[in-house]
Amino acid sequence: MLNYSEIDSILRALVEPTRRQILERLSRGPATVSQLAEPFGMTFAAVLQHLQVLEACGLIRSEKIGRVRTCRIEPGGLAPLADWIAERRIPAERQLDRLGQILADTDQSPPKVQDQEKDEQT
Amino acid sequence: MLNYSEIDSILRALVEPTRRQILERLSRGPATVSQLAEPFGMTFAAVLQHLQVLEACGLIRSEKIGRVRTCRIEPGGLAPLADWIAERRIPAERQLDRLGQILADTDQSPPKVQDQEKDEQT
DNA sequence: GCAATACTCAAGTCAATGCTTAACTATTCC
DNA sequence: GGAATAGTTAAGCATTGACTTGAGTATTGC
Repeated sequence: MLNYSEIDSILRALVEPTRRQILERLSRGPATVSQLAEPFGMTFAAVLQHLQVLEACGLIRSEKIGRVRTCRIEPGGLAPLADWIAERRIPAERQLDRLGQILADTDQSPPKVQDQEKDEQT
Repeated sequence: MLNYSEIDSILRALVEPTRRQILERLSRGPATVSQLAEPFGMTFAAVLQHLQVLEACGLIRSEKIGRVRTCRIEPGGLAPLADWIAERRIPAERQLDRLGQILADTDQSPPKVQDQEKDEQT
């Protein structure tokens, strides 16, 4: 419940395709708000709202000089999500080995699963 | 643009806190639908819908034996998202090194240096 | 066979969120 | 100074998605 909020805000930011495209665009170099708004067929205000979401969760950073706001990727921004995934992949992988014994021990739990566990990895 | 849909479905699944909790629960061992529904203060049907979302994007797997459906983690399920993050972290980190020079070159104005990274394709 | 159990499906409700429009502020150029 | 530029904010609409209710199906136990 405590550190969920950081993961939560990052996931909420990334789940929107437009925001992922903005990230891709910024990965190739910093850009102003109007430069970002142009290729996406949407208004200034909409892009601005996306940028605010991205900045609020630490995925980008922006700086206003004069009347121009320049946005760029925040390098460590994806680290919390990467960590979260890493933490959950190890137990899940370990789970695979234990599965047979867990199911063999408890008899009131899922009844007798055939352990043909053909792991198809990606 | 094409393989976005897999990432998209995984992110949409993970963005819902309840579904992340279901994943946590399943990380500690397989469970039936009713076992999953009990701790969360919600109906059977709601949990079932979450499970369908999780299964549709490959994060869990389920199997029905008799009248009982048993769910478990799909070990490689988070791999596509982990790969997606890894692909985007490397360019972002490389960005960091250039940042200083970019800002040093341009005195105050928005940088216009997006043209030296044309060959970076992910 | 019949009742209880475990799950499934189909609407329907409600809140959250993306996007628009429109008015507004701050900065630059003439 | 005044117009054009670049961005900001607020309000409102429309879609999406989570959750509920209620009815329905298949399996198990007696």
